[in-house]
Amino acid sequence: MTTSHVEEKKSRVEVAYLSLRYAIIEQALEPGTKLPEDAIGSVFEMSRTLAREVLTKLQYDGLVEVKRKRSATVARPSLTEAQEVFGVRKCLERAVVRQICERWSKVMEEELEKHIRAEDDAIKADNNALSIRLAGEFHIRLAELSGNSLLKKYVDEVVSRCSLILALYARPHSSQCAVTEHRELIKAFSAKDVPRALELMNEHLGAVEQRAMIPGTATKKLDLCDVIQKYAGQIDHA
Amino acid sequence: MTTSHVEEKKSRVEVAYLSLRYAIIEQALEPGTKLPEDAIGSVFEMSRTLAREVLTKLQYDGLVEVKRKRSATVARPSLTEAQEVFGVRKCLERAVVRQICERWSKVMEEELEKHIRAEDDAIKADNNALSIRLAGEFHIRLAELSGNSLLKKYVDEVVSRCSLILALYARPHSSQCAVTEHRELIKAFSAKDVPRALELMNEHLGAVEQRAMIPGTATKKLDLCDVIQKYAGQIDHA
DNA sequence: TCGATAAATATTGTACACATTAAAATCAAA
DNA sequence: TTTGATTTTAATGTGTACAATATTTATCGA
Repeated sequence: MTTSHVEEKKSRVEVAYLSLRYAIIEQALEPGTKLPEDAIGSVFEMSRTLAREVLTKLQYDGLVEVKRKRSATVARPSLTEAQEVFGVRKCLERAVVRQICERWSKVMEEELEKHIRAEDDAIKADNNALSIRLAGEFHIRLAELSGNSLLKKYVDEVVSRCSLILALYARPHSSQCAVTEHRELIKAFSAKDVPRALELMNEHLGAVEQRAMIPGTATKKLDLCDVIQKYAGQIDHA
Repeated sequence: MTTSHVEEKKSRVEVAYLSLRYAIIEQALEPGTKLPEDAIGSVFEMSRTLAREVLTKLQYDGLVEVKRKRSATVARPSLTEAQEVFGVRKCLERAVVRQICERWSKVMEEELEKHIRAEDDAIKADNNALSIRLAGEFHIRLAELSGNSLLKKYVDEVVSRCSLILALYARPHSSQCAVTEHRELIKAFSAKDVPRALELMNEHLGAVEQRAMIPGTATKKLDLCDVIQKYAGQIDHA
């Protein structure tokens, strides 16, 4: 979920929020990792007050879990929760598809094409983390183009959650198929073929969901501060 | 959005949150009303730290608007936003209907019947504020019974928003029709008639939406503290 | 009297302190 | 060595302080 739209300089909380978000989604931070307020605060040079704010935002995105009097932890969604997320996601994205078919325009097509090219590049550069993120962001773009800002907000949230779920449960996969499917979708939009677009989206999300249902491999253990700082660096330049 | 489920004594923030939520939804607090952290804090006897927390929660529900360096205010959703909310709501509730038809059981039927009786009672007692709230809560119950907790969370949010929208834009209406429609829905569930249930839900939400599109009447001006304290009293006993 | 400017006040942003509680470490006894 | 109790440490819950910024009020000139 984004904080505010027009803002010359990203606020510290936003930098921290995005850094952690990326770190979690790309699974640089293993689920279950503790995120003490002090630690967050010192990494991003802010007080606990602000660190809490960041953690709260991540909690709303379903990326961290907060229990009373315990450190926040990187969320570890259960398989049941995963299924729930996919259920909601399908229903939201169907609505997105319908909206987009109604308002489809050349400008939208160009924008999405551009995004897909970026996805392609990431794959060719063998940048797996990036290509996973871009695949998710394609759907967020779609939601944006639906013109319904609440819908966009919700899609944003479920996509975050899905990213984490995929990171957790997915078997290694080729992002290439996602790109192909994305292109097919655009074709259907161009043809204003709603049933076809809905069908494609269903299949596409189904494929994503299928990938998610096999336990993933073990994860590496890294130093919290190092990991976070790496991502903070990326945000600064953005 | 609820804070936590098992909790003997409601925390202060929860009391404050619910109080304000009700006060806003029942339009005891006019949209645009400023909600300074100090004021919230002194009414509920908490520090600004906690008052902020409460306001943040309300913000996520779309019930208050927060702008940097300005007091939070009771939200005043535009007509466009209202339409967006209804759009998302329809799509979410359709998903709820499908889920419920799949898992329908006698227990669920009884629970919903009980709720509808409460709606009826409120209408007969001419308690308009209560009957409006219960009409909304019927949908939250449905979402709960869908068994998908994320879906429930989102329905919860859109119903809050809708309540505020109705309070803002709705012409006076008979809640009775809502009750009738609710009963019809239950019949369709019992028959496991998905298309019929979907149709009913569509019509029902369409009716609600229609009611919303006419500017409401002027609202009274009351003292912030008095209003809030009245609602705080209600929560305490709950 | 009206409008503009300046002083005063109200309110938020953020850090920090202190009490409380959970987690970890230490130690004692079986 | 293992287990359970106890101390120590780490982390959160919440109030408060002080600076920065809006908003309101007061003041002054035309």
